[in-house]
Amino acid sequence: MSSQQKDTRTRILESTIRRLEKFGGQGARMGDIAKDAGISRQAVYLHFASHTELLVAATKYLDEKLDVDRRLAPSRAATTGIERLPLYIEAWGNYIPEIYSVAKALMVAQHTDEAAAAAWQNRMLAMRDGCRAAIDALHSDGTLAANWNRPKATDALWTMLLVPNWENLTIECGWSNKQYVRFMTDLARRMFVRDA
Amino acid sequence: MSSQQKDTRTRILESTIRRLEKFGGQGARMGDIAKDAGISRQAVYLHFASHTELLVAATKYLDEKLDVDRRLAPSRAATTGIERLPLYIEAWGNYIPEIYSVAKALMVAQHTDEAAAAAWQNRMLAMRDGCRAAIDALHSDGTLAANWNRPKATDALWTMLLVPNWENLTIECGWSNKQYVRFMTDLARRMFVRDA
DNA sequence: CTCTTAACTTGACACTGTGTCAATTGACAC
DNA sequence: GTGTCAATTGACACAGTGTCAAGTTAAGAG
Repeated sequence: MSSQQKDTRTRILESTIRRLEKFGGQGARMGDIAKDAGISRQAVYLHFASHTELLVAATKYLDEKLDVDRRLAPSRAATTGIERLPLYIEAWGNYIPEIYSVAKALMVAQHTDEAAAAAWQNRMLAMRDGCRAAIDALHSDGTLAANWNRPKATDALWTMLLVPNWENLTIECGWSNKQYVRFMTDLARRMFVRDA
Repeated sequence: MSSQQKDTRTRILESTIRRLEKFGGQGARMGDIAKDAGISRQAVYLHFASHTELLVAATKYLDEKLDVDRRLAPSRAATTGIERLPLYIEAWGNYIPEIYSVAKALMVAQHTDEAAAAAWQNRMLAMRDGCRAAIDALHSDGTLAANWNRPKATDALWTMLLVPNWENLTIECGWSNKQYVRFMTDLARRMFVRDA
């Protein structure tokens, strides 16, 4: 009932997320979403100009709802690189499963839609910034492993934290999220922290 | 001219690959491929029942043309795990760029087509076998790093060698393929080889 | 030289999903 | 009441896949 009170835009966003989580990309066509939100297909276009725009808005909505900033706070508050690195990996690693359905839809849309590609790219660059910050912290502490320079280490950390790796380890290989986080943390420490 | 002598099926396959390499997925619709091969769109359906079937056939065709088996021979011939691991990574790492365009099309098709998903999954499982063989070799030599068991190590090696990681490091970050291979080899050695 | 067959062409069409457009309804505000 | 805003209904254009039927062409067999 309370969801009936919410404004239509919000209801559309929540329907989008719900359907993506339940059925994946195939179950979240404009018509499906409209039906789920209890409005006509055209009404969706009154709020979002395109399917991609809706996906992008849904991602943003989720970010707010899940409070990314709060999740990132611990890693940002860390005083050393050695603290910061695992805290960042933990925050990101626990965030992925929460946004996965929507993120996946955006990732898939990338290949057919410029705007979706740009939006996803954007998110990934933001994630890269977090990686860079962690690597920079190690570097300025003098604890970055000797064989690395900052940009290459950032590239490497960024790459290993990409969604497809999470996808493969958890969904395909059946690892728990805890195992994933532990593995990535461990790997990063061994790779990037001087004599770890 | 000589390509005019080749049978139509082969010409279609080569057109498919050529267009995927030149324009990516967007430039390899059934009509595009037909035009490239100099035949009618319907003639393509005389040889391949669907776009996906064509992609799968193109992958197989490339595998033969590029002689996967020859490329894998050195790693298979290795007598120790410590030799085998880098040889496998090198073979795979140098293979990816050759098949990337076609592989990418198949990866993208995965999300809308069951058959494409199955075909890609199949390829990835074959790649996993290579990973397992390398890990098993280390294990039976007693040179697998202490913190791993075989299945987990296989999962981890498999995951790090997935195409999206290659994609990100080379295309996105601008690493050369040589750098990619060197990095992965190094990483694998440090992760999986006892006191490396 | 004709008959047959296979490969290919032409053109039409169904289907799915996106996005657009125009006319209409209902409610609420002033 | 009148205007306005949100939403509805129904029609439509468009792209791309895949299907179908009828017609063409060329080569080989008798």
